[in-house]
Amino acid sequence: MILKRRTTIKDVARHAGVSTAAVSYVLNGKENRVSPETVEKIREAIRELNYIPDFSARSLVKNASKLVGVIIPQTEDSKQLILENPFYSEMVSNIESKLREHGYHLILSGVDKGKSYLDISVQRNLDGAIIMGIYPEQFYAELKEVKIPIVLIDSYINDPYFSKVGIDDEQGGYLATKYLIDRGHRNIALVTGSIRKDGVVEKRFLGYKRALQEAGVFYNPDCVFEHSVSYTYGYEAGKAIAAGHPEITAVFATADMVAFGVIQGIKESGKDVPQDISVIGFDDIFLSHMFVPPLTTVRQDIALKGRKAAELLLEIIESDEPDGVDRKMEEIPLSIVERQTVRSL
Amino acid sequence: MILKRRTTIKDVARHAGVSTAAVSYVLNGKENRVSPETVEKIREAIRELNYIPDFSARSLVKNASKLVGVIIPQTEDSKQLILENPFYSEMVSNIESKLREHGYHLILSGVDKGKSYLDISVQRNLDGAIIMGIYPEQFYAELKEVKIPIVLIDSYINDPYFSKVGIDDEQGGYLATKYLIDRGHRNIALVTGSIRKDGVVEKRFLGYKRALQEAGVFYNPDCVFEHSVSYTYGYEAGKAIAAGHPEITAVFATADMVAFGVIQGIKESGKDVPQDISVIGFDDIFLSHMFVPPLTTVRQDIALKGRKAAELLLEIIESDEPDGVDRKMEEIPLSIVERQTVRSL
DNA sequence: TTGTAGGCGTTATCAA
DNA sequence: TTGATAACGCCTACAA
Repeated sequence: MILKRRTTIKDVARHAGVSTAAVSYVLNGKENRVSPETVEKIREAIRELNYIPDFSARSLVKNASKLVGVIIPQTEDSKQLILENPFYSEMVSNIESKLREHGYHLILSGVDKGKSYLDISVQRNLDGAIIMGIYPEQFYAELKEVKIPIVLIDSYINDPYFSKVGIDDEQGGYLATKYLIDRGHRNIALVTGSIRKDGVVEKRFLGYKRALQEAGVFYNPDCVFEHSVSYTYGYEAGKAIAAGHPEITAVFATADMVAFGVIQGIKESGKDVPQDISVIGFDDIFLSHMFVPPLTTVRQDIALKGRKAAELLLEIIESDEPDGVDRKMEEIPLSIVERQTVRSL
Repeated sequence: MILKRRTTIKDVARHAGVSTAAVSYVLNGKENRVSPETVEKIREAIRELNYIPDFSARSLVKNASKLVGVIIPQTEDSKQLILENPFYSEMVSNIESKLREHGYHLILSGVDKGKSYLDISVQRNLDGAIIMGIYPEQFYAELKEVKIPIVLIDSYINDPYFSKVGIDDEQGGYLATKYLIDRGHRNIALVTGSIRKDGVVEKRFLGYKRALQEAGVFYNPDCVFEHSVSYTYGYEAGKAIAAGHPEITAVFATADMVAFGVIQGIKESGKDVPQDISVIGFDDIFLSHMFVPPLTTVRQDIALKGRKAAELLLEIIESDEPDGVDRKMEEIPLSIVERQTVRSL
């Protein structure tokens, strides 16, 4: 591609008959350093030449790029983002609009296996980053090396160095399970992605066990179906439950997407939800209310989560706080939304 | 935030006892200009200092940023991306992985009302852009001003200047409608987003009419429910149809999300799908097969669409073709996937 | 109030 | 095979 030379600050200066410094001043809101008439001339020139500053150049000198990285997990197998999961896309969408509102752009990226979170941050001179669903053991030390403000979403990395937004997953797991128990269920299956140490899923699992214990129900490992956070796995588990576990009357799926699969699996095995088996999900993605039957689930405000993360990040970036000063932890409230997949026994 | 000074090419040069030029050579794969031992020394230094190049600086001198803009439509009302729509997120996800594979990063952005597509491109020195669902009248001229390679997805801007990837929407509309007609339906409603000149929706609408005409069925404007591409509108239309249009036996919804709403609306009006009313959708987003009942729809390979767009773009970027030379048009094939929302009369 | 000039990190030209 | 050095576009002391 042959590009015509871009319009630079020099062109503007020449056009307005002033120095580049003057132009730069008005560009950076320091018009008090320039006489009103000059300001006007410069504004005029900018308009006429349709001048747009080069952020790369700015990034170089100001050491700030107005760029924020958003890093989302990748599927286990492929190197593809799991943006298809509405849970993530809804967050990203909200992050983007909040950032744009403040003059920042968003780089959306996964991280290649073996590659470092650091790279993109240094390469692009990111002003900050939002990282979703990272486990403590992963890149932990490395992450602190990056030396840019980082907001962690849904992560149990317990370090005041990072700001965080998340939910009380343990409580969520507890709420869901208790909801089922309160409705007379005793044999409650858990269908879930892999339970990794200090991951959100582990917390929900812990909540599940706590509710069970509190109700005096024996915890039965055979009722735990653990594999991956996907519709497909939910489907398999649903079939397995419907076919091989007549004692189970309810299932707690740790994500709505999984719950959809579970329900489908149950139905295809000739049983009904909630008549034969009740199902409760987690997240309340926007699809959950349109599912048939509409899904009873633990609701978290996903959009708010995204917005909060962006706000927290902007706050750190724009305040010139010294490094590592008491970051914040924002907790999004949880609630049960009752729809039609759970019945009382 | 206080940042420690970054490691620069100078540090590496000093550490290796060579000039920055030498370092730059090995960085840019021109090691033939440097003696093998020197190359090794430099590699060593890079590793030891953990040096990562600054893309801003590169962008400045090379006039190439390794950055691609992906622009997706915003909802009418808010300034938020419609990334929640799985149709878009699935594409974005595929675009991202393809780009990353080639060393590019992706800036995801909407465009503020009144703002120009141009701005971000110039600001960030984008190497290219992928724009989804833009209408000809919008920013048409402006877009050509940008002077970077642009791939349009789902756009009927008919200008060889742009590369495009899309589908034959007219044919898709035709297929869907004919599918219903072939199964004995005559009174077929169309539920759709706003029919704008030369938008994908208009084409689908045209296909709908062609199929009708071909079958000798009178086109009845009262059967067209036109508003927005959303579950919510589908729901309303579904209710309206079930309640007020006993003659209608089938509906063609121009997007799966809309079809979901339609089905829900119909069901809540006490009618059944497909027993009372058949529904066919469009897109085959991954949710469609998990919907209950699984949705019969016009399938397009969304992931492929995203990948193709990225490939096309990379091709143009990396070939140093002169400006505006015959761009390509990639057409993703369409097919009907039969599931359980259409019955034969 | 204005302008000059050095420097941000990199690449590429040109001598050596 | 090497290494100075001048750009790239911008910002900001510092001087005028």
